[in-house]
Amino acid sequence: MVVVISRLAKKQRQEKLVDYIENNPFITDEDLAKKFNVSIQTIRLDRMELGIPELRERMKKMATKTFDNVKSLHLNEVIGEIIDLQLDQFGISLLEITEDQVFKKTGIARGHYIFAQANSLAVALINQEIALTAKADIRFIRPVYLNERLIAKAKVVSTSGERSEIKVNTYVNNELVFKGLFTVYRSNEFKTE
Amino acid sequence: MVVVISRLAKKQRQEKLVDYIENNPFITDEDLAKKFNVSIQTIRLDRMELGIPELRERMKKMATKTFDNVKSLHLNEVIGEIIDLQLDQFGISLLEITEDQVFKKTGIARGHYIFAQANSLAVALINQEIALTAKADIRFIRPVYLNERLIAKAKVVSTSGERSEIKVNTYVNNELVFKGLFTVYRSNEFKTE
DNA sequence: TACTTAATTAGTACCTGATACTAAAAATAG
DNA sequence: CTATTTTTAGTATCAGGTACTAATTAAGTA
Repeated sequence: MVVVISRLAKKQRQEKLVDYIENNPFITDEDLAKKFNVSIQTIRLDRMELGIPELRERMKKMATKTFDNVKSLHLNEVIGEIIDLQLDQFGISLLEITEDQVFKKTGIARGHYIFAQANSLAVALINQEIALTAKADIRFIRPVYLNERLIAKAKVVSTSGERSEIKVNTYVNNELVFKGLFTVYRSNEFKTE
Repeated sequence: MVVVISRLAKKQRQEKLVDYIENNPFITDEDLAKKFNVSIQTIRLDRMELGIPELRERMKKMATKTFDNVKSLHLNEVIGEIIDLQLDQFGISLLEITEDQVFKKTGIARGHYIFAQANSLAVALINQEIALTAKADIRFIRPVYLNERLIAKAKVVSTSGERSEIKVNTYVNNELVFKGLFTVYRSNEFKTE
């Protein structure tokens, strides 16, 4: 079988097609046909063989991603979902670790997401116009993995003047994975710099 | 002119339409017509009046966003842009505070973004398979505002066994706004739980 | 009440970017 | 020179629209 030149032409075209579409996902079959100097039917056969969906499907997939990301970006304002809260007293927040939040190599969550959950919660607890983290003393007890659900529990332990101390413990299945002591500055007036 | 009831009905529908589409951008005119119990033409007139593009245009816009954002999502893995790095020695990272990262009321950056930049940098410094934050002692010196550019400077101050201590100072225009002492656990082997 | 204006519905022609299918033509292999 | 691949052509059909015309149904006012 010296089935080379013509088949190579086809294979080459298909290889190029794959990464051309990858880099130009908004191209129509018609334009691809021009690009590769073949008929539109050939392009469609190629897409079939390669399992590449049509333009509109490709766009839909990508659009779905942004849509989901917008949601998580909104959540991003407060990281984690606050499921219980008594202002100036305590609060509970839940966060499920997603792929975006872990090291690819190990599947272990990046520390700042765990911190962010705790910090968001601590700040949310404070019943004032302005609440800013001033200080934090934190400890990561054990790694947290992809898909684990973090339950952060925060308690205001003291308040004096413009500062509150808040203790946050974070658990996965009742196992302590993180703890932190936050000092939060609180104020009613908003003074610009 | 007591042009109320009918017009209100229309206005109300249009208001609802706007935020319904916002929350369900993948809906067709046909389904919208069913949802609102009007004809498909009414929906189309409404969209025209409200300047809402057709489904396919909506999807295309969103898809374009993901396409552009793929890059910034990659950046997201490490928060901030690392502009200088000597493994196991020091590193510098830059982060410009965007709208997503501030409290709407005050325009002050949420602490966990500042922490995330410092933490990312500290972890990136460690020249090992695995590097995990174990502990951190941090202080927010002054609020950071929208559009300010944070320069985080990290230095490894000591290493013993599996732990390194890293000092991170973050500046805006040479003014110290944050400092932290991180203890990072480092290891070559990856032991699953 | 009758008239007028606004709002809604109906219907047609056409567009894009496809799928699905049939069939012919061209290229290549053996 | 024939069998098989590969490519091209062409038709019917679909979804989800635009653009336009015209009729119908409220609703508001003189």
